[in-house]
Amino acid sequence: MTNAGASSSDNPSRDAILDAAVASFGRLGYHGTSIQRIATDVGLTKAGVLHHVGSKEGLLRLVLTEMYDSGTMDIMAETIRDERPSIPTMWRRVVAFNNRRPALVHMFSTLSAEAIDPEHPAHDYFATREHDIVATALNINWNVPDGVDVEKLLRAGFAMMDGIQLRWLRTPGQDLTAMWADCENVLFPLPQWEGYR
Amino acid sequence: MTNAGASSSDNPSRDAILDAAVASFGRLGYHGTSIQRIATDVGLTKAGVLHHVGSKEGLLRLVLTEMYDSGTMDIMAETIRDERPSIPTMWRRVVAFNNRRPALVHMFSTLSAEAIDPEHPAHDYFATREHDIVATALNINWNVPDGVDVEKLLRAGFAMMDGIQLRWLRTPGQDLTAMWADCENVLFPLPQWEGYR
DNA sequence: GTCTATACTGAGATAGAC
DNA sequence: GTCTATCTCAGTATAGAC
Repeated sequence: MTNAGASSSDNPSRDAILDAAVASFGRLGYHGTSIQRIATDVGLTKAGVLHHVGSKEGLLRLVLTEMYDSGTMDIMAETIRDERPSIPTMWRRVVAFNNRRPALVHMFSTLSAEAIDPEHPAHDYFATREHDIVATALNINWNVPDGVDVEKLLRAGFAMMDGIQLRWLRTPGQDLTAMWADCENVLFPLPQWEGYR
Repeated sequence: MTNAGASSSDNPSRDAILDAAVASFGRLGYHGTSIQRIATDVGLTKAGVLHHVGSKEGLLRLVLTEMYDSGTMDIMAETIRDERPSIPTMWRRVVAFNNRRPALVHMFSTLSAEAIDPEHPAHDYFATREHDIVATALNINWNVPDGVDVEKLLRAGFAMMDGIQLRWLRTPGQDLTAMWADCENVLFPLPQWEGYR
């Protein structure tokens, strides 16, 4: 992958619309985004954009399922296939992946806060996603030190990652993987995790 | 305080406007909030609302400084006065406080994601706040076990709290203090933190 | 596949009456 | 302190020509 997180199909206008939508949903949220803005960004009129995506909600759905979802679940699947599945390794993979697609992480962060509102068109998407990720992870036979509560660790760690990504995006020029490395010392303290990282 | 986080002065209309603004900024973000919406909520016209707050940006400033800031800094000040300042205790206080003002936490979560955008009217507020909180906390002589990196722990813990609050708000009926208690087992693992919690 | 034109609704802000 | 009225601009969406 050369253009981290960017869309690519045989429809250039559609691809440009989705990329512009990721940027606008991230900066301005769903409510702050207008079809006119997307249209101007890609050099079309409003009607031209709506021909491709149907409606503003249709655009949101497209962007979440076609852009953000691709990749994340692959990491979980890859981890399941490991001989000794490691939580630190899984999160390192997620962080390395997200480090290369800041625009999509930005969109995810903005929308996931906006979608706390039960009326938000992406509310169900985020509620379901959160549940599914933890449920999937809990079915893995993790290689962890004795006495570790896997469910609590998973919930705490995913929460921490959300907060770290927010801080990463707020201050430009930082490296997400370096910030996460500092978190690892808190989440997986030595000597308890010696040999498990 | 009986009405957790609600405003109170000698100006009922102004108070109602600020309370309605907290709710709307939380649900819809700054961009999604309209003066008309606030006006309808409090039984005024747009012109009536603007008489009190000047402009939409003025309303945002008022709500951040008069509503959200009050209280949070008091907890830090209280902690400084403790004989043996404890990070777990400070965070327990913050969580107990926030547990009683969900509307303000909702506003904070939504705006802090929206304000990643450098052009957002609250961008500087959040960037400065984040820096100041860590800087203030680093000046406290914390009572922690040997070998703990205080700065990394503070950054990691505040990030985790943001993520936990997001999850708390997303699924109604949960208790924030209980969710945080689970996090404590991850942030302050026993036996290392025995006697330091 | 993209356009123009149009319908309808709502935004933020100001002036000035009461 | 609150109103009505008005200005200017932008929003989503549809119909229909090309």
